[in-house]
Amino acid sequence: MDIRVRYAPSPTGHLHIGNARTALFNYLFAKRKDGTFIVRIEDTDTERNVETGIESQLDHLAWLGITPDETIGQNETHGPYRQLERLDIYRQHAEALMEKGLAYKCYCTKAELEAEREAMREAGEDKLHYSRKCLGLPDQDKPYAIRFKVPNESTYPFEDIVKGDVRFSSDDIGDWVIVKQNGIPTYNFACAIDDHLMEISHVLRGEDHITNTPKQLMVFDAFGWTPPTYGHMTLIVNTHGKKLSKRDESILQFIEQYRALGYLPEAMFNFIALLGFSPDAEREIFTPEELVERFDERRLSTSPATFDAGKLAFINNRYIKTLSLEATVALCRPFLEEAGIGQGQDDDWMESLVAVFKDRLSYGKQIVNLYDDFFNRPFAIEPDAMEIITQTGVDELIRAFTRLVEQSTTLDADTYKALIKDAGNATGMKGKMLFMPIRIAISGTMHGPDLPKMMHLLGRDVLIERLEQTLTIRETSDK
RNA sequence: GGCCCGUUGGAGAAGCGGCUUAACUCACCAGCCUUUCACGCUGGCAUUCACGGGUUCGAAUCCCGUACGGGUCACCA
Repeated sequence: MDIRVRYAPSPTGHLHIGNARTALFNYLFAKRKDGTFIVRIEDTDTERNVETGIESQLDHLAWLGITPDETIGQNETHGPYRQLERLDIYRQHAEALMEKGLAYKCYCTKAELEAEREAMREAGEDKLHYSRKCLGLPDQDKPYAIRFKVPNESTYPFEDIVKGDVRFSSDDIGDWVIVKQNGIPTYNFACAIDDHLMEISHVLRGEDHITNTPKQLMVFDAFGWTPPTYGHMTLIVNTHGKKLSKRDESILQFIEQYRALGYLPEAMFNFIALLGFSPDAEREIFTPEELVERFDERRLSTSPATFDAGKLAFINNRYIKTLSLEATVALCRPFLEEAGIGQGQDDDWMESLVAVFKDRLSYGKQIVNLYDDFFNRPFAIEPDAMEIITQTGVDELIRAFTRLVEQSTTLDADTYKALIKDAGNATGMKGKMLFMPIRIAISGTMHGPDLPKMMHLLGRDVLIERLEQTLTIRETSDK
């Protein structure tokens, strides 16, 4: 059997991390099995559609490296791929069901249904199912929706790729609407019809869809079709265990946001692939090719996948480290320019800046924070570092080094390195007691980037200023 | 409330009946390397898998119950 899978977003906005995960896993599944990856647009909620929604979805998918084999304007063997262009198809199928007595027209208004549900709620009913009061009514000249007549006492079992045996009882499902009053089908109806007509073999989707599965199975049953194999992937939750909510602004959830911050697409691909899937390996960094190779639907996790921003930062940092200096400069430059950093400086300076921070960079825009923290922070020495600064001989060392800097005419990283050495020779300081006081004197901290490079970047004036400040701080505190 | 699902260290996450005195990654700590830092390397970091019972020669792994967390019950997708 041909493997055909689909990613079926509604064009309601930007690409969400959860949808990206669904798209990615379907893509991996298809590529792994030499199948076809289809993108279908589910735009049946006309009120929520966004004009540029389709374009935006495809664009961000492409950025991630996820490209459809079949979609709008591309290998249209099973089109159209936009549900609003398939209205006739759904209409015909709904008619067919009504003829068979498996569906019926419902003339209830929204208000009536609301009242009906409210009454049931007050009566303490668990199941707020539609009363079926329109079932068997003669045709009327009023607007109507079409409902599926859910069979009694049927069970809908299926073997879920992720969850194993799952079954639902039809008694828990009320007669649901398959075609809305506006003539547009509902999600579950359109989805089932399309999955059949597009010959979808496997449906990998989020677990929030699992209760939709029996409804879709009913449609397959009603037409005598064979349903696809379903797999429901775990939800992506935040660190508090809650499903990622698009309204939660404490977590960046749209691919576009990461793209704008200078995250790398391969790193995002890597990170997202680990959301509910774990390759059989003792590492976490994988190229897209490796992920395709290693993807195994049997290794999809059953417990919720936690969105761990720290891990994303780690993965992206690992990818940035493998970049060439030129590529990293290219990544950072727009953010630096936007922040007005490096104006009047030459390309060498910008390259030095990036070189100094490259290894600690988690995303492109972070260069701005690192820069600010390094240059614009009021100079202070952290408590741990004071212990070293106050040791005897340190003042002499700093004075000696300051003098050398003042006297030197050429000041590049290599010169600074030599000057440190000279200061050591002049004062008898060496090893940690040579480098550490100087490091602290110019950065205020014991940890940081390469010392000579850092000095070069800081520039002679700031350097001398900080060295002098350090002496002052030392004198006023060492008692 | 009904129906589904989940619960492993500071964090992520493997393991799905004996090979586990619970992998790996991140974070943290220590040592080595480097005249500093970072990188890299080595070692440390859960006697224990939400809790209670059961099945078994043997359970993190199977069963039942409890607690907690989550999903879903629309003319949204």
